[in-house]
Amino acid sequence: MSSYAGAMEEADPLTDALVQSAFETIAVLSRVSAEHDLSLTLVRVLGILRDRRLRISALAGFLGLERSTLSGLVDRAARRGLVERLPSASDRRAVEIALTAAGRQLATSVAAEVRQALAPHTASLAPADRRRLQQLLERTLTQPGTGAAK
Amino acid sequence: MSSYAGAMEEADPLTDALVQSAFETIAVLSRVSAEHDLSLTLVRVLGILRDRRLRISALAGFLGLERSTLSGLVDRAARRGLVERLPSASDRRAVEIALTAAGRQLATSVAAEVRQALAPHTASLAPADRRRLQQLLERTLTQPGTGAAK
DNA sequence: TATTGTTATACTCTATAACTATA
DNA sequence: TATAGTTATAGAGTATAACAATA
Repeated sequence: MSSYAGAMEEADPLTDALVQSAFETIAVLSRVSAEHDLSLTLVRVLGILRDRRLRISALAGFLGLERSTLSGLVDRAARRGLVERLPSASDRRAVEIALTAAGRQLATSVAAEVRQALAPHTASLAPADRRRLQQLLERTLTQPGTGAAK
Repeated sequence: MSSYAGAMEEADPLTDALVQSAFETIAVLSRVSAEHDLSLTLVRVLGILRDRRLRISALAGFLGLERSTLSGLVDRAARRGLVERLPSASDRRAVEIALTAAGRQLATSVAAEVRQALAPHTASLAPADRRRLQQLLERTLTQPGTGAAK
């Protein structure tokens, strides 16, 4: 190994912290989801649909998955009465996926539980630190419309 | 909905930022992993084994998965020459899983790629902000030994 | 021709349960 | 009896490819 290679292998503590935090956060989300017999992906779908209706292809784009995958996912969610397929007014090939009342209620309570489950992780932070962390995190997120996200 | 329920449903911007950041980070990790034909879980295993040997059951504990799941995962990784099963000196039922030279090399280059792939997300932060974000994230992580993590 | 969604198929990850070897 | 690991089996999530309907 050259010293160059050594330099490239140096751990970056910020990267490590982001990755660690991500795994812990996803673990919490997965646990809460599982308690409602929901997959992490389906929870994301319910969350996305809380404030809009989307086509299968748009949903797939949001999640970075194939349309066929969403087709099956929506099938199972519809069979459970969480979402419904509505014909598109403008394109007879398309369907719009919308939450049912039950789906909306479930999405709401899952979101509340996630907040509660994550609270112990941030409870030790003073209000000013909470704001700072939030702002710093937001600055590391891909900006919508910059093209950095597909 | 009562006003109490309304209060409970209020979104917490810090929670939202943590969750958003987690999904973006995991997406980056998944992409890098996939480029090496590795699952996210296997990348985690390689990372965990970089500085220690662990039994199947300890590995399962670390990842929150069942022993049978790890058994299969280790099988496939061993067939690819990334890890090896070593008999435990103290317990003839147990095996210790260790990285091979090839596994170590792969773990190192994946870690480097993850750092590079994550760099654009944190590039806009000044050095002082990077340190602050790192410290704040570390304070939100589960402390080892507090019992909060199984 | 191109696009929207669905279906058929196959593979990976995961868990549960039953098993063996050892403790 | 209890524990470490494996195996058999099954279910969910995912992708690829082929398809029908519509644009």
